[in-house]
Amino acid sequence: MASHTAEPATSDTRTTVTSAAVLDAALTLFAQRGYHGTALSQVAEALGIRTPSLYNHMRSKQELLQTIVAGTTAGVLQDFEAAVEGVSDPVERLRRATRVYALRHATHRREALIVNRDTPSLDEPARSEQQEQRRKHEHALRAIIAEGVAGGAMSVESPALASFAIREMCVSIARWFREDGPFSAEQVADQYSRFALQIAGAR
Amino acid sequence: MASHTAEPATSDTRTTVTSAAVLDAALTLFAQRGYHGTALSQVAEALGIRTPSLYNHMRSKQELLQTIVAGTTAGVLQDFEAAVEGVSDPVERLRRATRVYALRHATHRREALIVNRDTPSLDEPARSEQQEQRRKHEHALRAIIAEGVAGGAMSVESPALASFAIREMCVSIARWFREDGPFSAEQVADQYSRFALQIAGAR
DNA sequence: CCTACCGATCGGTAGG
DNA sequence: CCTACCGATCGGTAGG
Repeated sequence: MASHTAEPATSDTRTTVTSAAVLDAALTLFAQRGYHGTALSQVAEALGIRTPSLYNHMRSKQELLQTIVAGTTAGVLQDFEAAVEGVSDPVERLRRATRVYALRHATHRREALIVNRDTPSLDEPARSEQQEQRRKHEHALRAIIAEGVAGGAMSVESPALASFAIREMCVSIARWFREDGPFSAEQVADQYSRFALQIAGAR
Repeated sequence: MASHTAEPATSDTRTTVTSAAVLDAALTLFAQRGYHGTALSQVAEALGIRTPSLYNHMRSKQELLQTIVAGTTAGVLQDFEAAVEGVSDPVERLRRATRVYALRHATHRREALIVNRDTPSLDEPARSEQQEQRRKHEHALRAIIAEGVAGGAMSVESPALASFAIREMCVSIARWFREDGPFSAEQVADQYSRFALQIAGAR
């Protein structure tokens, strides 16, 4: 996996830039400054090359954003399905679904920040497609809570409200988590999945 | 080139633009597209005037952002202090503090979206000042939880983690709340303050 | 409130 | 991978 810290422009080591390196630099800068707040000249500078050379490795700035967002939302849905597959108890399904969702936001911070901030900057039809994908995950999580409530294993006034609260609580991990902080990604994920069960009133 | 700009949706024909109107248009557009994603020409167009005319009502685009962010964070701290003043029970303090925080994010959606997305776009020293103000609120909320845990009225592994989770859960209300939706702002605030108590393990 | 206009910078292309 | 360069647009100013 590519390093998260792009090579400084002052380092005069000869650079062999790849598409993956361009994507990695874009991930770091888009996450820091936002899509509209990042100039391609800054991406190029982080890689130690001139702006036009970027076009040997990508088609456009917009394509970089689409690649980042599409890959991330696909990963979220894959994670979800793998986590709940074969588990029928709604409480255990909710625990696993939120644990993996929280874990992803601690381990893929840049991707999460960009998806949540810059999805509106996608051109159509990518924008609508991505919103639809995110809605899928939202509804799947909500369905687990609704099922738990129906079966008496959970208690909440509105599954929709609880689902929103749980999701966004997990998403926000990307804003404060630090790899060198006091908690590991797994510890945070365990704690947050416990919070999720408490929000859902799981007995 | 005759003036044929589209008529603004929010004002009648040929009204005199005020500073408040400029701020309001900026609030709407910054919230929708982000600070860097909004051009002053779009703000002007929304008001039915030319871009240079904006400068009769503001000093710069950056000043608009600073006004929005500073006013919002000041309001958050005021709300907090008014809500917990004279209340000593930590559980009741947490209920009130989160209720008012959630309520604000339902009733001041645009401000909340801008603060959470575009605070990094503030020039120094405003940026550091605002981060310090937000930290104050974070620590105050955390202190309530720590006090509750110390007194046995709450139970959570890490007050810091619980505080982050609660705050960001409330902040996210600004992303989905609609005035014409199924829940009133007050109903959402009540539900979310209940979620907060559950996260904190309040008995 | 306007027109006219500024230098800077944007994403992207031409052509090697 | 580069230099040279494009048209468009940015925030902002001059001067009425």
